[in-house]
Amino acid sequence: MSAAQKIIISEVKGILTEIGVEGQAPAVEIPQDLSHGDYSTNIAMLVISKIKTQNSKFRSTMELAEYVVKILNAKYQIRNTFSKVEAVKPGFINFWLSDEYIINSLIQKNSEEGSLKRKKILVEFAHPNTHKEFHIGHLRNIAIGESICRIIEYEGGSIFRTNYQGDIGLHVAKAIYGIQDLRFKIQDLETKSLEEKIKTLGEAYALGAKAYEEDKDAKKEIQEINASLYQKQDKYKDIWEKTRQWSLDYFEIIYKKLNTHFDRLFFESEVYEKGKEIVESHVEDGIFVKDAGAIIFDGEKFNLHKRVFVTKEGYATYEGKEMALAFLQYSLFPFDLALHIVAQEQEGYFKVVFKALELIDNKFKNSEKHLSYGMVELKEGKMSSRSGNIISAFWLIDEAKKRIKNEFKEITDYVVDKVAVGAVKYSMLKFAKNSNISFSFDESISLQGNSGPYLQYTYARTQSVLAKIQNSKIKTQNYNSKFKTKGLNFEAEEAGVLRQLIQFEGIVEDASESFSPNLICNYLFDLAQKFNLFYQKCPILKSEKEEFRLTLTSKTGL
RNA sequence: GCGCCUGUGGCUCAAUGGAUAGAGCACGAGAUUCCGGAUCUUGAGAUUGGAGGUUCGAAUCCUCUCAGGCGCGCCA
Repeated sequence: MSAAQKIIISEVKGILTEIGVEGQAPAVEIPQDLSHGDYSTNIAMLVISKIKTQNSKFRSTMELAEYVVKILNAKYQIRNTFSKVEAVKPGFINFWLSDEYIINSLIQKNSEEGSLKRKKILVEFAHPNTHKEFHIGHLRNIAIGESICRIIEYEGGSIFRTNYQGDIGLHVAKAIYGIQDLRFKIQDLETKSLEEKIKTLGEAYALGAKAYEEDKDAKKEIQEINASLYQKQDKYKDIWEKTRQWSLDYFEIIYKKLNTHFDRLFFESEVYEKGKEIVESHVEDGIFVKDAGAIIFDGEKFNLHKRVFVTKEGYATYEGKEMALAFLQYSLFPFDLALHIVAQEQEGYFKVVFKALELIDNKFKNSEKHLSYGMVELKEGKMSSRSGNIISAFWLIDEAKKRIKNEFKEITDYVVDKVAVGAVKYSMLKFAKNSNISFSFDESISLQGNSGPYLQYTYARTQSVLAKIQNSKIKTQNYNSKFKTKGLNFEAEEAGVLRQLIQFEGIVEDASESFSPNLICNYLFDLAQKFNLFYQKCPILKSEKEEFRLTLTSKTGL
């Protein structure tokens, strides 16, 4: 919340108290329409009904609003901050910041503490499974995860980036079965490029998955492979370790490309034993119960559903493993909050898992949160690695690069890479978390309109202008103090950019509270539009500091 | 069957219960002696799936209904 908003709230609250309304904190919002001021409050409309019954002094909402405005205008704090305070039609009170205030708030460093200062937040994202395709759904996950990390960091929180990967289980067994069925010798494959290894692994998985469903003998064999791995027998150990490493090497390349990293990688293979232990140790106290040979959690007691935590074969399921994972994560990074960034199809699953965790150890109550987001859907239907109906992350980025190269011949590889990744990431980020993305190739690599490259282009413009100014030997740092703050009459376009700029802190705070990167995207796109309009209309002579600030802003986004 | 999510111009999406429902794409018409045309201006295009209700005020909240997606014991 901005300082100006705080002033409004405290002053208005004071006036309300004087006229006999206690405990009403006015909401101060930022109107969408500039003609409604920089800030606006609807407090008069909220309290009028209370007042009417006890005091006949105000007969209408407008009368109340006008009275509040009259008192406000007499306050020093208000006159110092706002150029105009006005009561409008239904009963809104609108506030216009004074030019001096706006300029000063741009120049001054934000001295406020981030809203998440001293909070320790563990963010778990990406989580691809080894032996399976890394697809555009993972891309969205990483875009959101990394963005949320940066937003939280901006608000002063300390972040622990983690990635929990499924490197053991049926899907692995299927892939290993498939490799043997393809009659590949692991030694032959080892001489191939990483790309070919990954491709083969994908095919092997598809094959194994198909066989598992259609062929009873294959199913049995896959289950044996699975058991062998869980029991740490030697038979498949070598091939498992090698293929697993291929996947991990490949993922690492993608993380670099997307400009993300992890403080710790977690694997299912390191928690399944402990997970089973934990679950079994809580059968006695009734948290888990045995049922048909398996150990389950009866979520129905909590309006959830039942889930198996340990199979009748004695292996911890995904939910069972999660029990150990939470403790392991906490021991390495004692978090205030653990965010699991996972698609919304897992919502029911996480509710059950968190409830079980909370019963085992109360410290996990309210400190585990599933941050869900909509799925990436293809026009033709859901992606499935079994049917091969899948878009890999790498493929998409490569296609984007091709298109960019095609359109702009004289462009360096470095720039192509940045633009392609920017386009793809932005296309994953700009939607509200909850909405399913209906994936469109053209749009995800769009270069104009509401797109990553549009922002990048705008940023490039600002840098270009700045570079020219520096050539003429004026130093960037000196913009701030080199102009008078009084008597600058802003052009409409300038005012638009200015007013957008001063909202930045608030937007980031909103984004951090609701974990919504798309708010930042919306903001930046607005800002870029306003800047480009300004750029078109006004030669930049006197207001250089606008880009100076824009520079900072653009940096923060992606 | 039960539960969660979604339904907004031709398409893809915005909009802490607020003021005239905003953008982008596509489509029509324009802008470059001047800082990057990956830009900008302008036009047309919407009973916010439907019906009730709450409220000074509803795309947003409640109820019903239609349509779609996802989830619901031995996968991850």
